[in-house]
Parts: sequence; structure tokens; C-alpha cells
Amino acid sequence: MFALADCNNFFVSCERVFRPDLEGHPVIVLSSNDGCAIARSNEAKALGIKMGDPLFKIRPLIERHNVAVFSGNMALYGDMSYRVRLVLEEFAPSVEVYSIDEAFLDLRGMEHLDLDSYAKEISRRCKQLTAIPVSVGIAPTKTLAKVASKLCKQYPKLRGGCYMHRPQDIEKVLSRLPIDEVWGIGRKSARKLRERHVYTALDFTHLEEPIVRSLLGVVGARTWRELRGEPCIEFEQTLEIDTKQSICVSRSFASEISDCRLLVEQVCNFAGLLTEKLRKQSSLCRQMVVFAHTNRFHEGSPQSYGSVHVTFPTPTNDHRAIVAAAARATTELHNSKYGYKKAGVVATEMIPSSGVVGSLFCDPASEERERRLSAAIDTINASYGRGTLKIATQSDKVCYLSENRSPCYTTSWSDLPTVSVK
DNA sequence: TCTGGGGTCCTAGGACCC
DNA sequence: TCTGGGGTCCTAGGACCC
Repeated sequence: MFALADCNNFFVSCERVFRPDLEGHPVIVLSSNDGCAIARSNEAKALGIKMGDPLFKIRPLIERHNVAVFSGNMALYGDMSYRVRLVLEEFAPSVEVYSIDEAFLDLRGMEHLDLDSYAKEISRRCKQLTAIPVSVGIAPTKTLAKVASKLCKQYPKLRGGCYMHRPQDIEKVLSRLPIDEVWGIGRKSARKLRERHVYTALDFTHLEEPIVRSLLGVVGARTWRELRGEPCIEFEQTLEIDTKQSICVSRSFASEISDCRLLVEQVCNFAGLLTEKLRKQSSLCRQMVVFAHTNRFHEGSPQSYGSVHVTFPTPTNDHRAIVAAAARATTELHNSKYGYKKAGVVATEMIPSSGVVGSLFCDPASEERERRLSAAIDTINASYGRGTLKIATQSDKVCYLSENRSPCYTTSWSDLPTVSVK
């Protein structure tokens, strides 16, 4: 058996921990640049606010119903997520952190317990120690555990925990679950399935496997098996250091940027942050992609989705080398006839920094100096705040909005610079 | 006027090998 | 005129997730 612990309306719940006056009141949390609603309280959902609705479209609704609006505060949510994880670890020998608001628990070998009470106890304990409401579903596969946790949100009578294992119960639940709400079935797959008159998760389980395979590939076939009770998505215990295979830093801008120098400054900020993230997970990248996009919603104006690939002579996480390469790539990319709305940098082809083989043409002593310089930048910025020390091509200005951010109640740091200029 | 950011995995097709 | 079979690796793009 596997459990899925899913925090309810997580970002909103985090804000409410420190604003209990907002309990029962409609609340939303916005994406970066205050663009879209990315978390909604139940009251906000009831008003018809959808996931991803742009702020400007729901303004009238917000004003009419006095909806509380927060800019995303990832430092706060990341810390609250960690606290929930600590509680979950009391309940299972291994925990897989699946996302900032979800974790799987490996309950294999614990089937002798009263798992329905266990699920409810996990939820109660999370609420007690972190003040975050958590829905806990337990089932024979991860995909079914997802379904069970969804049930908890629908039925408050379940008190945050649901154990779903009897075949007849599973069948009944799947018969009421729309196919597009199944984990692993996205928009495209749901459309294909509906064209074949598959509307519910139960309909899906009644298809022949080769049909599923040809329609949705091996990924869809796995989901199909999981819904039929056969576990085939591995449980992967989360290690202390989660080493990413690629790292991306990108932002949309509050207004379009045409000026080359301003664009370069912004991209250099992203690149600086990228190098910090690389060093934090002790990785080097061999390749970096720099991209800049025009406003895709602005039909009629010329569009550009350019990117430049940079390959480093030896894998690196060096602050100066990466920021300088980002500046060159941006200059190459920039064309003054476009207004850029979004830009970013991606590190790829990553290896652990312990595994580097030096280049024949590099001087080990100068490499060591650069390594120590990057380490010094990290130490100073960790003590005095992000952006205290930076390369001159980087900038003090941030060109994106974050107008309704809550304080970082539980951390001493924030993930955004303090200066914000429109 | 205003529309997020950051990931993973799989597949198909091309280049290349013997 | 007839023109094999079987691999691997790389890349771009698609689909999905939260």
C-alpha cells in the first residue's frame, strides 16, 4: 500500500497559517509577475476563479467579493513544505517528496494496521503541528492513492483520510471520476479517449491493453495498469540532496523590453541565480541555453522565440564564466525590432562537480581562484542578502511585479531581491 | 493595459556504425 | 534491373506533472 499526502490549496493554506482571519474568506495566490491565479481557497473556487486565470480578467470578481490576493512567496511555501515533510516522516520508513505540496509514503509491510485510521491520524497530526490541512489517500498503487486523497477533499466526513482497497469500492469511485482528472491523463490524452467514448476512469480500465498502448504509449499503459490495481510506478525515496538534471531560471517582465542593455542585465541576473543553484547542488553544466520570447498573447506584433546554445569547454558552475556567456548570448539573440516579454537561462548536460576532469588547456591554479571567488560570492550573499555582491553586468532592477507579498514569516531570507522597479 | 515557472519522461526521425 | 539487417546515439518536440 502507498499513501499520498496532499496539502489542500497549499499556497493559500500557508498564507492562512499567519492570517487566521482569512479562514472562510476567499483567498488567491498569484504566479510570478502577479500574472495568474495559481492557488485558490475553496471559497475562491466557488466564485468561479479557475486555475491559471489571469489577474486582469478576474479583477471585477475580486473587488466585488473582496477576495484576498497574495503574490507568490516561495520562500514561505518551501519552508512550510519542509515542516509537513518532517511530520510525514514519523509515519513511514520512507517518504517520496513528489512536489512542494505532495508526498508519497511507502506503507508496504504495514498492511496489518488499521489503515483508514492511520490515514486520518496522519492528517490530524499534520494539522496539529503545522496548521496545514492535508488529505491522505491510501491505496494499492500510487495512481489510486491520488484518487483516494481527492476523495478526502470532496467529503469532509472522511476527516482528511481515506483507505481505498476493496475492488468494489475502487470500481464505484472510478465510475464517478472523469477521465481528465486521472493522474497522468492530460488534455490531449483525455480528448483522444473521449473520442472513443471513454468518459470515466472506469471506462478507461475496460479498454483492451493494446488499444491503450497504441493510443497513449507506454506512459498511458502504466496509468491503465495502476488504475486496475497493479503497481508499476516505482516508489523513489527522496534523498536529502535532490539533484536536478536541468535547472531553469526565467521570468516574464511587467512590460516589454526592447533595449539590449536592459535585457542583458536581466538575463545576467537570471544567470547569476542559475550559478548559485548549480553550486548549491554541487553540479557543473556543460551546456546553457539562453532564450528570449516576445509576448505570445500580442497577436499582430512580430513574434520571436529565439534561443542560443552555449557549450562550455569544460563543465562549469563558475559565476563569472556563466554570467559572461549569458551576456554574450543575449547580445547575439537580441534584435531591437522586438519587445521581449520573457527571458531565461537553462543549464543542461549536468554532472556532479566531484566528477570533473580538467581540460588540458586550462590552468588549474586559475580554476581554483575562480572556484574560491564563486564560493565567496555565495557566502557573502547568504549573509547579507541575495544580490549584495554581483557582476557589474547584473542589475539592481527587477522588471517584474510582486506587489502583494506576505512577509517571510518563517525564514530569514527571501528568494527575491528587495529593489523592484517597474 | 494586464496572461507563471520549473521540471521529467518518452518518441520519432536522422545520422552514423558495422 | 537487382540494392540487407541491425544496431546506437543524438536531438527536437510533445505530453505530462505541480
